Parts: sequence; structure tokens; C-alpha cells
Amino acid sequence: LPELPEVETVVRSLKPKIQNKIIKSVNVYWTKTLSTHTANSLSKTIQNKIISSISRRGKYIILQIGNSFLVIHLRMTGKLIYQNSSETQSSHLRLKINFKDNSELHFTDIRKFGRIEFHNNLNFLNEKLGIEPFSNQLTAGYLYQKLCKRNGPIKSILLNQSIIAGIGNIYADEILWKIRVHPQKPANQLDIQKLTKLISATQIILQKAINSMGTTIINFSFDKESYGNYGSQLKVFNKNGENCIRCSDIIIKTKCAGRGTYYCPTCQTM
DNA sequence: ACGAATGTTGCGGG
DNA sequence: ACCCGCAACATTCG
Repeated sequence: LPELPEVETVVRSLKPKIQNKIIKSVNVYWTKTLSTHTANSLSKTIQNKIISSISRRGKYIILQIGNSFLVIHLRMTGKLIYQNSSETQSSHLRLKINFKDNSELHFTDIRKFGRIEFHNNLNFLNEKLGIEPFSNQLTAGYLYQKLCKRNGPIKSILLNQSIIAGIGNIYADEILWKIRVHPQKPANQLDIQKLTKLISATQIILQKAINSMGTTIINFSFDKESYGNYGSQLKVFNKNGENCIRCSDIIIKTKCAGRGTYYCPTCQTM
């Protein structure tokens, strides 16, 4: 569900609602959600503190609280919903931050894969994650050096968060369609020119998706009932059996890098 | 009823 | 030590 554009959409929509709010307490309803603390210890640690900023790194959402950071990963079905204490809460509520003014930030998650951690710095994230797609440090040279020894499919590289942070299954397929590369093509067979195209396609697609507030296919939403519009601009993802808009051949669905993968067998070559 | 689902991690084998 | 594929996590939906 949420990849970089969806996470960015959540961050932008939450910012005006929760920035500078004072925390009163925290409730946890599914213990595994909060992986670094007990509900009580986190609640004590952050009560009376202010959420001073909300930002994104890869697919992670980062709330700065005092000199520390609450780091949230939505995984497949996690959602952050800002609401008033009088409103009905989801039956999938896993964690709740209560603010002094009686408003609340709810973390809901049907499949319970989402995780929330509290850290004193962001070193663990920066060690784990590769370069941001919009960073000027993302160059064809960087990718070439990272990929030259990798024989696995290029799609698995796009999904590998330690190389580029933020791309998921939908946008990986869209990027590869745009640059006409077969998802199974061995990563070390892409030359500098192709890698340059890969980077610009990544930036263009992710930026357009952010502008459209993400892609809603199964159940991404933000702000309670707001949905992303990038679904109408998808070229291959979820288009199994439809005609490629470039060559009119039939889009195929296969499995690549362990994930459902859509591509055009004519446009996208090995 | 079975299989798959937009994510990540940890495991085993190479 | 790196690389790669696969199972596991938990629930819903078709």
C-alpha cells in the first residue's frame, strides 16, 4: 500500500493537524506495534512534550518529539488518522496518541504488520536506508557501483530500500515500463545511460504520484476518507490482460523478486 | 476453500 | 562478507 508518494501524502496532510500539539498520553492496543517500548514507558517519556515536526525518510514517517523521534512504518495496511476523542474509533486501532486539547492521532492497522519505534536519534534509519530518490546524491555512478556485482533482477534492486529508499511494488513496475527494461533483467547489465534514465524516470513518476496524492488501488487513504488519484496514470501495474498504451501488446502478470509483477513483453526487453 | 495482497525481516544456501 | 530467494508476520477479499 503505502510507498514513498503515499507516505509523503500522509505527512503533508498530517502536518498542519499535529505540528505543535502537546502530548497527554499514549495507549497501545496491539503490543507488537510499539517495538521499542512498553506503552507506559513511552507514555511517561513523551507526556507534556510537543510534536515539533513531521517528516519522511524512505517509507518511514518521523515525528520529532523533544530531542527524540517517533518513527512509524505503515507496512501494508497501517494508517494514521487524526480525529477528536468524541469520534468513533476503528476496530483496528493499534496505538493512540492523546493530545492535551482532546484531539488524537490514531494508528490503525488491519494486518498488524505496521511498526512504531521511539529513538534518540535517526542513526538506525540512516544505516538501514539508501539514498532518497530526489537527492542529488542519487547518480548513475552511485547506482553503477552498487549494481555492478549484482546478478539478480533489476526489479529487486528497485525494491531494495538500502540502495534507493522509498520505491515499492507499484512504482517499481511503472519505472521499468517507462525505461523499457524487463523486470528480470540482471541488474549488472544496465549501463550508465540506462541508469541515468532509470533515475530520471524514478523522479518523474514519484513526483507525479506525489502531486496526485498517491495511488489508491486496494485501500490506501489518508485524512480518513481521502484517496490518491495516481491510479488513473498507471501504465502497467494492475493492467494484466490490457493493451500496452505504447505498443498495444498485452500486459502480462508474472512473479519477480517474489512479488506480483506487471510488464509489457514487447516494450520491455532483457 | 485456497491463494494472493502495494512491506520488511531473518533464515538458509550459494 | 555479500548475494539471492523464500517463509513468516496477520487479516481480508475474491
